[in-house]
Amino acid sequence: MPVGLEKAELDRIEEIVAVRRKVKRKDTLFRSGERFTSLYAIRTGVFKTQVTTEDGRDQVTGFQMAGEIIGLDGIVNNRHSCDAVALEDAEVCVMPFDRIEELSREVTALQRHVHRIMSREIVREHGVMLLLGSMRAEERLAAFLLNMVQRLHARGFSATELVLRMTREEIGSYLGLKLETVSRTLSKFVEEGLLEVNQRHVRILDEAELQRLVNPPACA
Amino acid sequence: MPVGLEKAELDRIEEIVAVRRKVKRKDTLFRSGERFTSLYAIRTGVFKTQVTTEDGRDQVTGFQMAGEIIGLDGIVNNRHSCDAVALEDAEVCVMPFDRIEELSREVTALQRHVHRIMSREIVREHGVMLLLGSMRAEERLAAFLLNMVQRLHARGFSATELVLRMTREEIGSYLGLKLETVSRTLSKFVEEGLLEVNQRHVRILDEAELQRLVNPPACA
DNA sequence: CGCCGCATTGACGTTCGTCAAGTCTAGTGG
DNA sequence: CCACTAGACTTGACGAACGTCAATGCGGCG
Repeated sequence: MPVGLEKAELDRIEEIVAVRRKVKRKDTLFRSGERFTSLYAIRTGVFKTQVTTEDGRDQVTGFQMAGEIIGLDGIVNNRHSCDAVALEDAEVCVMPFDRIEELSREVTALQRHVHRIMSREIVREHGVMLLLGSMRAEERLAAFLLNMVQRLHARGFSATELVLRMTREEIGSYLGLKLETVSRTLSKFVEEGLLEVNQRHVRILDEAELQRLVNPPACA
Repeated sequence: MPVGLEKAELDRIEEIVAVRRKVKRKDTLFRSGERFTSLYAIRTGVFKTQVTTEDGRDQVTGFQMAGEIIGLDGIVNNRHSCDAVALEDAEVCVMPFDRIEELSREVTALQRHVHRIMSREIVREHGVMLLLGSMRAEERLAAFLLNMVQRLHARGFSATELVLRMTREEIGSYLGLKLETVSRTLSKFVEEGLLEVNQRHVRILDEAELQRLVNPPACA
């Protein structure tokens, strides 16, 4: 997680990361309204984060996997403003935020790291806003699949195959679509020979075409 | 901008904030791809930030006004990933980010402040994702108007009147709607007696009803 | 005074949501 | 081990919401 630095510093960082917590499938790591104390680094498993309105609608704001950090939303008000739910049995490192702040005052590499993580999340969300605000269903789903497979590939998994840990409804919530639209669009991709889909198992057959869907060639 | 602390510290913070920059209407404060060096605190004027795809579509990711900080997107990669455009003549404080990091190692209040600003932006974007992903046009526009007037009110302006600094197209881009839909929805609100609209001048007549639009009473 | 960018409005089309029926799979208990 | 069930998924028919295209109006600035 942190970058190359000295031994004494490394020890102190490892101390922060010492506490582990297991979260079973469908359990929450934290919920909106709960007191914020720590950030969590995912060791294993996949999570979704979601925000909910008073009238019960909710929006999945992201899917997080090993190596990613969740809980940043809680810093502003010392309360979490979204739920984090495990999509499969998972384990996280509990990193007390006051310890992080304390140590990042001394270790500039850690300070930079924290800033970059938060900035990365802001940039990621810009991308989601672009997706939700100006893409059609096919484009959204293609972007989603490519993003997932790319992140999995970076973790040593296949570059063409993936197992979705979330339901069609959760994908739909993330992409601003109804589950039927997700299902139909997947079926369409299969018909067109872009994918093989077997329940939650997806194999990408034509990555180039999916990529073209996301970013149509500039028509100029 | 910073919170209550000591004199020597305050001096050093003011040093960071010393450099000003004027930006004329339609000019950019920074553009996607430019090297990131500084955060900017808006002193006067309103900005929009937007991301652009290779094929030319773009998405307004936010409107920022006095007291708000822009440029956080640049921290991850030392390059900006969005454009910041002044919607009217504006002035900002240029705050070199390495100076901010340096000083926030010594002044814990500043460190906390920086963290909270970034976290607040993440939470704000969650709200936008909710809006884009699960609200209908009327709800989006009502939410937008209430948000704008509330922020203006917090700055000493009217709680019921506002002047939009952006075009219908820019509002539409932010809300994931076409400009015609924005225009039509505004007209509908006028017909229903919720608003008075005169070009970019808007007066809110029935805030309660707008609020109900955003958050329909739990039907339980 | 005239132009140009912005806004409004109407008619029509497309995309996606809604509702409903039916299938498949995994997990459970007999 | 197998039948049963519940949750997840698929597919179709239909409709609503929003986008598209086009015509027109309005206001500010040179």
